[in-house]
Amino acid sequence: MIRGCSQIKNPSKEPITFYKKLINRGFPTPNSFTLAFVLKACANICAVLEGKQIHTHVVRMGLGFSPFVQTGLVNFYAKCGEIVLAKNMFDEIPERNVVAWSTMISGYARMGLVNEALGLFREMQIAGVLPDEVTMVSVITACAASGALDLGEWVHAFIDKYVIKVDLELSTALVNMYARCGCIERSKKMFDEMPKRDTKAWSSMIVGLAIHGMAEDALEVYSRMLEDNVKPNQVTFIGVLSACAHSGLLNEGWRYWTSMAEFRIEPLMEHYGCMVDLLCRSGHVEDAYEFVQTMHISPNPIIWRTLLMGCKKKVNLDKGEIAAQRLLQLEPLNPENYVLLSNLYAASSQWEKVTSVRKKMKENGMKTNPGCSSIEIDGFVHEFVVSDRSHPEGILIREMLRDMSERVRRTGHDPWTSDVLHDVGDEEKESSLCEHSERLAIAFGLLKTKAPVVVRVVKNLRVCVDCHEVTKIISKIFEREIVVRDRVRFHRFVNGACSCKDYW
DNA sequence: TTAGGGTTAG
Repeated sequence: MIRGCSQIKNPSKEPITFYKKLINRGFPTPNSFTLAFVLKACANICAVLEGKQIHTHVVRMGLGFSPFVQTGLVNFYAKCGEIVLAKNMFDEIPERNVVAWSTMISGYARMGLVNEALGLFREMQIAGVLPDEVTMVSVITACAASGALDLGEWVHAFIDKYVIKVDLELSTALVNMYARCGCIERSKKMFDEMPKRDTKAWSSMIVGLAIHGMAEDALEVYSRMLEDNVKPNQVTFIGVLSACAHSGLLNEGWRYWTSMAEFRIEPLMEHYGCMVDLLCRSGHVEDAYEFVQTMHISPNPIIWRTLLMGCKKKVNLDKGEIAAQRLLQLEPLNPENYVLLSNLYAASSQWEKVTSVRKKMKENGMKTNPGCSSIEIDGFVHEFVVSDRSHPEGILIREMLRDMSERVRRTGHDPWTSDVLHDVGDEEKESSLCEHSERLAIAFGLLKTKAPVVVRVVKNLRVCVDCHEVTKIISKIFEREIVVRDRVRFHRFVNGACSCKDYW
């Protein structure tokens, strides 16, 4: 019964209730099967307190020797985000089989703890445990999160070398990984070669094309999906709508939004987010504001932030201040929100208000998340933060930066300084732009590799307008393809143009 | 009757 009611579509507390009844009854005594099932039920609904209680039962009943219960505990803690406790449990397992290793690696991968996941994968090999296709799904997922193509390629080669079965789940993970590592061609190739594709596989391809700004392709894949009689789900529509948003396809976006009802798909916060983004970026900030008013769920901070960003871009102080107010009510402690508001004021040349927002941040001891870009060279990931001077090859990088700036300047480029927050002189603004982390990473990439090697950079924030312009110019004068993955999408710079067609 | 896996807005 406990296992049976865990397997129905919508996970509930029911299996845990059954377990409680069993305990209260006092007979029969739970065994390793019972505990493994109920732990799984706790993991499914993130029932942290119940799961911890069951952990004490495990100890009391002396069932901690069962590999099924051990893995069940690791999985329970990992799924509930208690990753340290999960690792403690994992470390206590005397004989770890492939399932135990996979559970722990998957826990790390799901939380985006890339280095931990990959480190554990290496330890697993040292321990002499052979990974299977389930292990590799998590390892590939970690590669996707890292954005490091070389790493993903290495793991893919590993899969081939050890003849690990590439099933539906693993090929979907590979489609996703190649897209997220900036190689959309390989992603498409993996997808085309799949013998069978389900909703998740199609959605993965659609989302991949969307983050590359290839809206037409994404929508074409979507119609092929329908022709194939595969039902779209909520995630599919997140892909379709974000594809429209990333390419400014306003009418199409509305059409797909309306069509969701035909598939009986209720819009989630994410779908509203895509629509707000679509409206804002296509210049309809007022409509976006009205749209938010019609939402049948209460807007979350991301919705308000998207709107605020749109207001900053289109310089709509009115609606921007309202969005900021709502945002700060919900998230008064997130420094990013104050930066956005300050940016809105800067864009409207309201320098006094900029100062007052900055002052407030300082008073509350808020620190912003610095821009950070990484680039992989010969298997090492090099990280750069804004104005970074810590790299051992810093002097060479500085020289390269100067060379880049000089050559860019000679093309007549006029630095776009309004993205620089502070009310300082133009010269200072210009020099702080030149030290944005992506420029440091690109300079390093140009130094360390030769054409036709593609310079691939991953950034934690969005690219600023000036860096975007400059990277276009660099791709032309240095005759290099440069691929930048920013916080939400890819930019592929070739011969002076970007794949996003300057719409992002 | 046991355990681990793929797609998710800014």
